Formats: sequence, C-alpha cells, structure tokens
Amino acid sequence: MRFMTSLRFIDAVAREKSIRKAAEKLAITSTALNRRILQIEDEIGQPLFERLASGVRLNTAGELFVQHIRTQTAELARVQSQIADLSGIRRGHVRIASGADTMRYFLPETVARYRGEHPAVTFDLVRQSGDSAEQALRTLEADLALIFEPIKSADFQTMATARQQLYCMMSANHPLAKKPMIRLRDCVGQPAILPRADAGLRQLLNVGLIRRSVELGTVIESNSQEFLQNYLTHEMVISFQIPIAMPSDLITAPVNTSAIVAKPVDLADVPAGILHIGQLKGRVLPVAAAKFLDSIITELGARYGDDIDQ
Amino acid sequence: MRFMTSLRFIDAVAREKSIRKAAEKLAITSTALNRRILQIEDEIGQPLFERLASGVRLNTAGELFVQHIRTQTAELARVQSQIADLSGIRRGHVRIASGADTMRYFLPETVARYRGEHPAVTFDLVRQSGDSAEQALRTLEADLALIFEPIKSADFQTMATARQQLYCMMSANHPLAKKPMIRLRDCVGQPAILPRADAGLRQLLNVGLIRRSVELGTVIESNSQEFLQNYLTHEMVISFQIPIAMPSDLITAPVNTSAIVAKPVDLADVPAGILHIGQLKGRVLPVAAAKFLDSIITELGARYGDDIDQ
DNA sequence: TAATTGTGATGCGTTTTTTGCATCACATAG
DNA sequence: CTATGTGATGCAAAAAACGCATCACAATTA
Repeated sequence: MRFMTSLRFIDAVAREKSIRKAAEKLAITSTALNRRILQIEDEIGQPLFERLASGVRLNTAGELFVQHIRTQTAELARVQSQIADLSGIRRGHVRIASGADTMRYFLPETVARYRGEHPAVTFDLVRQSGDSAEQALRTLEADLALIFEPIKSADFQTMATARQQLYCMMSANHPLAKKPMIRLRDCVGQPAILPRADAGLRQLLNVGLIRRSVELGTVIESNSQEFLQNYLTHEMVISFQIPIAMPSDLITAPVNTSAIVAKPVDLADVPAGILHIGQLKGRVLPVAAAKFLDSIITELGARYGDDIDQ
Repeated sequence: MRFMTSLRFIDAVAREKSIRKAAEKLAITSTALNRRILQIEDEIGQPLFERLASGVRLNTAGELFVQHIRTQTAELARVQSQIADLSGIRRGHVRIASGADTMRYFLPETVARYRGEHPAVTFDLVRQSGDSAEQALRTLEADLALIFEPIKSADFQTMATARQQLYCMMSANHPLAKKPMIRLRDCVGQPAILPRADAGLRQLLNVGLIRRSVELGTVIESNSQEFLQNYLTHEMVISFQIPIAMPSDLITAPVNTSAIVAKPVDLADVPAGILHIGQLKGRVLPVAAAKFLDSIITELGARYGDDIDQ
C-alpha cells in the first residue's frame, strides 16, 4: 500500500531508534528517510522525535502518532482481509506469537490443516517468551498469542484456554518408567533437566516442588525443547513436559515403542497449568486471523475435550 | 496530510459518484484522479467502484474501504487534536450538525464563549433536519449533533438531553397574550403558522392536538424560524416555539417590552420535548469536540438546570 | 586534549512519479 | 444517427522523491 509508506517509515524509525539504521532496513538512503520524517513533522506542526547524539527517540506527540500508525496499519490489514474474503477465496496473513510448547507439534499440524483449506492465507510464526508475546500483541506485531501460564497484561484478552497436566519424561529403561503415575516424592534427588526459569512450565513445577519440599538434582537448564527431549536418550535423567508439546502418540499409545516415555505427574502434587490463546483486548481481528482462531479452538477441543474453555 | 491524499480522493469520488465531478471539486484533472483510483484498486487487488455510463458507484469492497477511510480520517483528526493539545494551544476543528432551533441563539452564544477561551478552534455549523444530522454523524461529516425530538438511529449516542416545554408565541396585543399559560382548547380555530411536518416540534404538537381533538387554523407552514417569528408582528396569528430557540429575555423578563410574547403551553396538553445532544456511538471524539460538548452541557445546565440529563 | 566515530540535516543534480492535454472507446438520451 | 456524457490511455511536462557528497554537532576513544 503506497499511501502507507511514510507511516511505515516512521514506525520503522521508532522501532530502530535511528534514522540511518531504519533506512538500511528499509533499503533506502538515510537522507530520503530523514526528509520524509521532516515532512511529516512539518505537516503535523511539531516534531515527533527527539534528536539525540545516539539517534532519535519518540517524544510524547510521537508516541501518540506511532500508536495511531500501528492501529491504522492493523485496521487496514483487517479491511483488506475482509475485502479479500468477499471474493470467496480467503486471503490474508496471520501473525502468531507463541512459546516453544505449541511450536513443536500443535501449530505445525493446525496451520497445515488450515492452509489445506485456505492456501492463500500466509503465516508468521514467532517463537518468544510469554512476556514478549504479550508485548507483540500490544505493538500489533502479532494477531494471536498462545501463552502457557502466567498472563501479566490486562490488555490480553483470553479467547480460549486448555488445561495441561504436567508429564514427567524419561528414557524407557529409567526406574520411574514403570510407574503409571509419578509423585514428586519419587523424584527426590533425581537428576533432572529443566526449562529455564522464565518458562511457565518451570514456574508451575517450582510451586509443586516447594509445596512438597522436594528438591531435584537439576543438572541442566535449557530453553530448547529439542535439547531437553533428545538428551533423555543419552543420560538417565528426567524432564517435564505438557501434552501439547509432546508427539500425540506418546500419551495415547498404550505400549510405547519409542525410547522415551511420558508419565503424568499426580495433580495433587502439581496442578494443571493453563494454556491461554488470546488477542489484544478490544481489537477486531482480520478475517483470516479470526478464522484461524476458530481452527485452534476446534483443534484444542478435539484433543483435550472437556479441558477447553472459551 | 500528504499521505491521506489518495484516500481523500477516493472518499470524494464515492460522495460525488463521478470521477470528473470529484476531480473538479478537488481542483485536479479527471485523469490524475482516475489514475490514483486505478492505482489504489490495483494495490487492493480488486476494483472498489463499478463503472457505469453515468459515473461510478461503490461496490461491496468499496463500501468497506470507504468506511475504513472515514474512520481513519476521523481518527487522524482526533490524534492531531490530541497532539496539538500537548503544546498547550488547544487547536482543532469541531463540526456540528443541528436543527434550526439551536442555530438561532444557543449555538452562537455557546460557540462564541468557547472560542473566547480557545481562539485556535474552528467550527463548521451545518443546519439540517434531524435525519440528515444523524446521517452526518454516520458518514463522519459531523462530530456532534443537536436534534430536537425523534432519534431514529441506533448509532446515535445521546450524551446529554434537555427537556423543552412548548411555548405559544404571538403578538403582544393578541387576545391570548394576557393568559399566563396556554391550554390547547384556547387555540381552537386560531389561525396559526407552524413549522413543517419534519420538525420535531411539529410532531410533538400534533400529538397534543390529536389527544385533545383540537384543530388549528394552519394558515402558513414554513421551515424558516425567522419567518415564523417575524410574521407574528404582521398578522394576528399564533405560533409555537421551544425556549432554546427563543431570545433568552422573552421568557425571563417579567415585563416584556418586545412586540412578541411567549406563553407556556400546559404540560397536560403537550408534554415537554427532548433536545438530544449526541455523537456517533462508539466514536472517540477529537479533544476539541469533546471539550465543546462539555461546554454545551455546562451551558444547558446553566439555562435549564434540573431539566438536563447526561 | 585531540582524534575518531556516529548521528541527523542540507545543497544539488538525477531519477522516478505524478499531472495535464489530447484522444479513444463506450453507453445513454434525444 | 447524433450529441453528450462517462471512464481509460499515450505522451510530454511538471513535481516530487531520491542519492551523493558534505556539514555541524555530540559522544566516545586514544
């Protein structure tokens, strides 16, 4: 959209806090960008940026104006999506911010199914922590966010939730692998590899550990789910995971053929955590995003049935 | 605002339903305008207008897009007003749609007082019927509307109301001028000059006339309040008016020096009508308009005290 | 203290975009 | 059929945007 160019440029400068850096990203010269900004400031009647030796920073007027730019951009996307929807073929672009949990199996499957029905819809999938996912909603960089556990912002509007019981994972020949259900006291002193402290799962687990006065032998911390899971085949350690982040046959298959097994942790020790699916409060989503949200809810319902709320 | 040019142009074409006519109003050639529209349509990916032999007409996509343009424009004005407000000078532009009642004395006085405090604020005051005033709010051509009596649209958000008792007006030497209060039965057969049927006042009066089975001798109908009032000095007829449309001394002055007198009509015959002051439902008004709305409410409160609601 | 590096602003020639004129193709009314 | 209105299009002129080189200033570094 050509008429949005100047606005897009201002947004970029606001994000980069530097005209030259933004110009590089936008693939134009700093002088062209600088002049566009001066022109807009002239039309507004006052500066939007403070000029510092290290770059630029939004002033109060700039904050207001950039906020306006972002909502307008999102609104335009919504209208375009709505218009494209008129032609029968659903077009559009959906931007999702989510933790790693849903990026492994849930989102690939759900997105693939949706794209099977609507091939003209494209996606951005950004893996990030819960905090930054909420932030992405606020800056309108994302349409939807999937966040496991703590929701901090009042701007987050939960559209659906799924209860997720904690599972303990280990190699199939681990002593605990024979138990049908794991109690935390079984794990005392067990060498464990855990996600880092900013993960919702870790926080949930910590509550249980403190309540039951259990200490694990935490040998490794990592924010990589791949690592956590694959490491289990190399050393006799335990790890924890929620169902949505596990291959679906890991729980359902009665006889587990894989080298890794997952056993539920007793709900009396660690309560189920909540996966929140939501958007920015008060925002009207583009058609494509709204419909994909429906898909997510349908998919969650098929998987977890009663554990879903809308 | 340069970046709004193309959008403004599309809005103009939508309103004029003709590229050439719109081009004339916009003081450019039809070819330049035509090309801008083709360009936007190209970027959107589908046409916004149907091409007819007699001009153009919005298609469904166009309706959606033009709606978007109008809200954008209004939003931009609001943000600009908000930004201007930061620098201390309260700048801005307020657009008011109203019936004739408030255009006579109320709005001139209220606007003058407001401009005394905020000289940088400019005004558009468009006199129009209640229906078209509501329409003006919807198309975002007006920020505020003052409408006496019937509110038809669900999109109208009433921000304040003022009860207005009907007054009977006549020459000071009219037989009825001696009564302190007028009953409808006093008026049976009296020659009367009335506003036209689309005025809220006329509809209010009709209800009373039917209820009391009174018929007036309607000799003149006019939509000009000037005419109605000035004619009273030329022929022995009665007319009706609401306080807000009368000079303030006409009611308050115990001894009336002017040639015209106004006497209240008994509320048992004709109930008080409601003057609605409102805006488009859900819209966030620019600072200047919002502040002026406050002024209106304050002024109404000073005049009519208990008869005001917010 | 002096040199260096990084920032945004600006003059000037070049390139790209927009505009206006003339004209076409088409539909409608007389 | 003719006359009049409509939107679309080729082409040259006008206007706007762009990029290069450079300036002025501030912060950091030697």
